[in-house]
Parts: sequence; structure tokens; C-alpha cells
Amino acid sequence: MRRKAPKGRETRQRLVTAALSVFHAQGYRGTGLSQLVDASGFPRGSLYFHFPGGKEELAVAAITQAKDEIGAGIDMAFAAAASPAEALSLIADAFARELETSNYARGCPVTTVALEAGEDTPELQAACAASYEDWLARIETRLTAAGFAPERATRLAAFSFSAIEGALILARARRSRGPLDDVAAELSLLLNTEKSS
Amino acid sequence: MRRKAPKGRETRQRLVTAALSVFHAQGYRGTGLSQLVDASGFPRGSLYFHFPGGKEELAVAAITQAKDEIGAGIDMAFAAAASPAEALSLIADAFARELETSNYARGCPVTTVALEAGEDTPELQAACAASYEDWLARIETRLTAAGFAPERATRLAAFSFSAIEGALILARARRSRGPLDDVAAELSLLLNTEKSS
DNA sequence: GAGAATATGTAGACCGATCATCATAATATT
DNA sequence: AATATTATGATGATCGGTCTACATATTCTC
Repeated sequence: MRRKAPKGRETRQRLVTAALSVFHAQGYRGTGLSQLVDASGFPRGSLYFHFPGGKEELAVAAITQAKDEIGAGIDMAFAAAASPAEALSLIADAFARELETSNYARGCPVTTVALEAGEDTPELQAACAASYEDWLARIETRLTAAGFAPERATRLAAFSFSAIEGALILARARRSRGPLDDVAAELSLLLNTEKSS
Repeated sequence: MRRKAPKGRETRQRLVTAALSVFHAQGYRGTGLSQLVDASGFPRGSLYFHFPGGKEELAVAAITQAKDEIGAGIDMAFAAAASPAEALSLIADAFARELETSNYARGCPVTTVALEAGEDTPELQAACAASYEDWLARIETRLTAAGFAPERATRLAAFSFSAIEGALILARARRSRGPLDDVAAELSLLLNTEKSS
């Protein structure tokens, strides 16, 4: 039995996954350490063994995981869609579904935390910023591949992403996926007309 | 001396103004009661006299004030601008300026609080939603007045506002007003071409 | 494979901060 | 003078994140 996989890795992973889930729904400051360890099933001290930096370090790991998961989702959307416009609609739809199934509690996991991260949590702030950059870079790459000029792709990526993120906030407040659908429709209109010109 | 103005009103008002300022920069959960009373200059008990509901009731009052202030700003922007596109640019610019002068700490005061408001603070959630509705209604009215069809105005208002809110988040994370300027430019392009068609 | 060294898991005590409450005092109003 | 309004800050119960001390498991060295 050459168990090459250290048991600690799995513990750490569960800690991160559970933390992401709770942070996603309740935010950073809204979540206590007790909730984090309860959600993971591990005792209090295990958290400080794997994350000596405490709550913030755990949050950074959770945000990084969210970055990877959503980043993969973006790639999948563009791979599955016939056009950039359709891909953005798929992305908006994915967010809308999570919003609905969570009774409008779960918006963008990164944004929820990003707005709470101030000067007292610089690493958390950096992790959130890194997520946005990662996602924007992915969208930009795909837009370029679809034929948009480089500078145009950069701006369109930021514009599209901003619109979806803003719609996510509005949709949560309104308890309706409407804003997300509307934004997806508008973006489709914009991208398709521009491409054909 | 028929002092008809009760002294309590002023105290209450100062409490609200100070609270809005602190909530704007630090969020709801990130702000302690001590900071709120320190910022107002009044002692602890005064807060609970004027706001028996405690922190949440004070936050509701603060968000409502933010709604009125920004709502007035929206009206002013549309009144001062020659076109809806220009008005939206003015609004985005106002947000961008506050972001810059606060070292990227102050985004949209309502959004900062809205994402932290969960099921445990339903009245705060409602106050935030009411703010968004108020702003959207103002934008929609102006778009209709500018010649857009009613249904079109509703969707364009939500789309424009979503884009600006999303850009605000991105701008804060990036510590750059770039996203806001880009969104304003894209929206101008969109609104102007559509109107002339 | 035996024993040492390290890695990981577990439990709880700590101090500080939090929000909310209260009894009391000061001031306005009638 | 009598009553209602407003101001005040000490107080308590609770919960927050961090840390230390100990138990167990895993890996390394010989």
C-alpha cells in the first residue's frame, strides 16, 4: 500500500471546499471560525495547522479555488458555444442558476468577498483581484480568437464581464434572474452586430 | 424661544451621516458599534435611543440616505447632460472620482452593504433593493423622455446600471478607474448608435 | 523491523471585541 | 413644578480569532 497521497492534503482540501461554500453564501466577515470548522467536520486546531495564517489564509485558498472553478467554467462555455455571444449567455445562465437554487444567496463568490476585503486583509484583496484578472484574460483570449482586434477584445471583455457582475448584484437584490437574462441578450446583440460589421 | 426643531433630530441626522460614511468605506459587518459612535461624536447610548433597532436600523437609515443622495446625483447628471449617454458618463465619472480620492476604498455605498445583507438582516436587504429600484426608475424615466420606447428604456436602464456597478467593482479591485471609463465609452457608443437608427 | 523524528489531528483555554441593556442624569416642554 | 424627552457611559452576556498543550499517526533512519 504505497499511499503516496498524504492524508493532510485531503483534510486541507476539505477545509478549503467547506470554507468556500460558507464564504460564498455569507461573506468573509459574516462567517465565524466556528462555522468554518463545523462545516468541514474537523476540529478547530486542524485549521491552524494547515493554515497558520488563520481565517485570512483560508479565505485566500478558498478564493483561489473559486477562481479556478469559474475559470474552468468560462473555458468550457466558450468551448461549447458557437459564438462568444452564446458563451457569455451560458456564463450568465450558470450564475443565474446558482442564484436561483440558493434562494438568491449565492452570487459571485469572489465579489462577495472582494467588497469586504480592505486594507486590513491585503492578501485577500490581492487574491480577489487575481481572480478577476484571470477571468478577464480568458475571455479576452477567446474574443481575440473569434476575430476581434486585440485592443477591442480587451475592452469588450472588461465591458461584458462588468455587465454580468453588475447584473448579478441586481438579480440578487431583486430576487429575480431577469437582469442576468437581459444583460446576456444585450451583450449578444452588441457582439453579433459588431462582429458582422 | 419657540424652538420648534427638536434637538433630537439633529443628533439623529448626525448619527446617520457618520454611519453612512463609515459603512461606505468598511461595509456593514466590518464596522463596529464603537466606530459608529466615535465617528458621530455621541456616546453609545444615544444610538440606541434614536435607533432602538440598533445597528441594523441605523444602517437602513444610512442606506436610505445614500439612495436619496445618489438619486439626486442621477437627476442632476441627466439635467446637466445633453444626452443620456453623456449623463451616464457623468455618473460613472462621479463614482470614479470618489473611488480615486478614497484610495479605492469607496465604491457604491449600497452595493458594499447589499452583498453583506443576508437573511438575518431582511430590512437592510429591503432597503438596498429599494435603492436600486429608485435609481433604475430615474434612469428609465429619463431614457423614455429622451425618445426610447418604454420597454427598451427599462432594459437599457438595467443594462447600463449593471455595467456601471460591475465596472465599479472591477475598478476597485484593479485600483484603476479604467474599467469605469471603458464602460462609459461603450455605453455611449451603444446608446448613440441605437438612438440614431 | 525498532525506535526516533516529524507530521497531523484534537481539545480547550485565552483575551479581546462585539452588540445590546440599563439605571441614572440632564434638559425641554407644558 | 411636573412631565416628557433626550443624553450618558458603565455593565453583561456572547462570540470572535488565536494560541498552547497534548494525542495520535505517519515517515525516516539505522
